[in-house]
Amino acid sequence: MLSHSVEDYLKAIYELEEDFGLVTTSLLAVHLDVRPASVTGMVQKLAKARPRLVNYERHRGVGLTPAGRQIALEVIRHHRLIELYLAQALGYEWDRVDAEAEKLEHVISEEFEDKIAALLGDPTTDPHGDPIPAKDGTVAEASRRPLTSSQPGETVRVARVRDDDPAFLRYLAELGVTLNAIVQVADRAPFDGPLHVVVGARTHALGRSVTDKIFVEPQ
Amino acid sequence: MLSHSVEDYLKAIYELEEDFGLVTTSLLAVHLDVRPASVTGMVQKLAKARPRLVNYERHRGVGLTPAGRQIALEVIRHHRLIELYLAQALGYEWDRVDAEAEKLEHVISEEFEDKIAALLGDPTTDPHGDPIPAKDGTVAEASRRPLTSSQPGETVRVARVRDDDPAFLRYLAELGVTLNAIVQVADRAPFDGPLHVVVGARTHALGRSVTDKIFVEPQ
DNA sequence: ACCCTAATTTAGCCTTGCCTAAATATTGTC
DNA sequence: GACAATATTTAGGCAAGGCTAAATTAGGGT
Repeated sequence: MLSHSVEDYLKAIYELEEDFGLVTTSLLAVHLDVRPASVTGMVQKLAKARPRLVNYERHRGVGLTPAGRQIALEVIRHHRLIELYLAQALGYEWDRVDAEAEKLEHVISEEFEDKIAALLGDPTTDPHGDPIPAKDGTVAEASRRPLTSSQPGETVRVARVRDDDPAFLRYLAELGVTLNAIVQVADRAPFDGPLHVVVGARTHALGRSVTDKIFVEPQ
Repeated sequence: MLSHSVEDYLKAIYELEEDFGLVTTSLLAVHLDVRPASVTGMVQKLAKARPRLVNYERHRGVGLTPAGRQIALEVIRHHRLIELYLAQALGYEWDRVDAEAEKLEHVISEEFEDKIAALLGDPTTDPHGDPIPAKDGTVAEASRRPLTSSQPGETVRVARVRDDDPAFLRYLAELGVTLNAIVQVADRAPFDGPLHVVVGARTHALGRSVTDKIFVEPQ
């Protein structure tokens, strides 16, 4: 049994690798809300573990080994299944599921995992559009096309929102920018100016930091 | 936020107080599967906490203060609600719910608690017949009449089974001795000999250590 | 009343995972 | 190519909550 802390590190390394490519000490520190010195300590421990869980090169960064990736995927499967279960079975709002799943993911048994997966019909996507890894470790490809890159005139479908901040998620929900919402790009101001999008009958101006976190599929 | 460990101690003290009256160091140690020396250390810490969580007298034992009792009841409410939820919503067998609830009880939010309580219709009894404390801290009286004390000829209803061991619970289930089962006491051998009980069409001989853990209501 | 046994407590140590402060490495700029 | 700014690592500590071994206390039996 691995500690919650180890599971959190492996999960974070997986997700940061996905989102940013290279995983540095400081990136992990920000993400896990600990000091960089603590990250160095833990990362060295993970690299010394048998089987080795991460590949670590001093002053450069860290990446998962196959063994580390497998554990990360199990934790992420737990997390995303739980998020979906909370939303579907218990009526949670999409901005509340992450915090609860964060705690539950480390303690549920395989039986619990299997039972909620079966009840949900072996789902492949969580309430934020992130893919749910299968038990065999396969993961569907997620959209990597930020709304930021959409051109005026395009119509797209919101496929994924890559942020856990409840305030941010509530803000989006209020605008009608929810999972699978259809959005029309009306206009883009130059120099990273706001993107104007039409959602239903309303038009909103979205800043760059917002559109960077919304991933879409062409419609 | 209290540590899982502190919550476990308070819960155990509450339950042992209920079941045995006086709570000694060694009783707690057995129950929590730690060494007596560790119990002494933690109990002293709980007694020094502000607000004080336990009353502790060296070499005599411990008991909960009102503040400690309140926390214990919250943890127990979590535990028993979760047990019932696992059984009713996820189809767990009654011998599997305890282990899972043991881990979940420490991490669920109040929102989770409220949502499953509402879904279950604000239940008052868990799958083993233990009362579920209400949010205001009130607890229904549980049966304190062990099957051991029933006389030949009596017909009783199984109201509560006070053991978490999965093997024991599966054994009882196999005999048909489940919650609310109707049982007839046929015969009692002298000198703590086995009690013969009729359940449905079958008769079983139950040893003292078994009948001590089954609590009944007159039928 | 005393002594022996069993229970309890104390003392001292270990591991985990975090922290701060100081040292060191890397990198971008001139 | 040197140096300043930034990132990372090392060193040393701390709190929690276990453990073992040794000391102490309580209580029952004679």
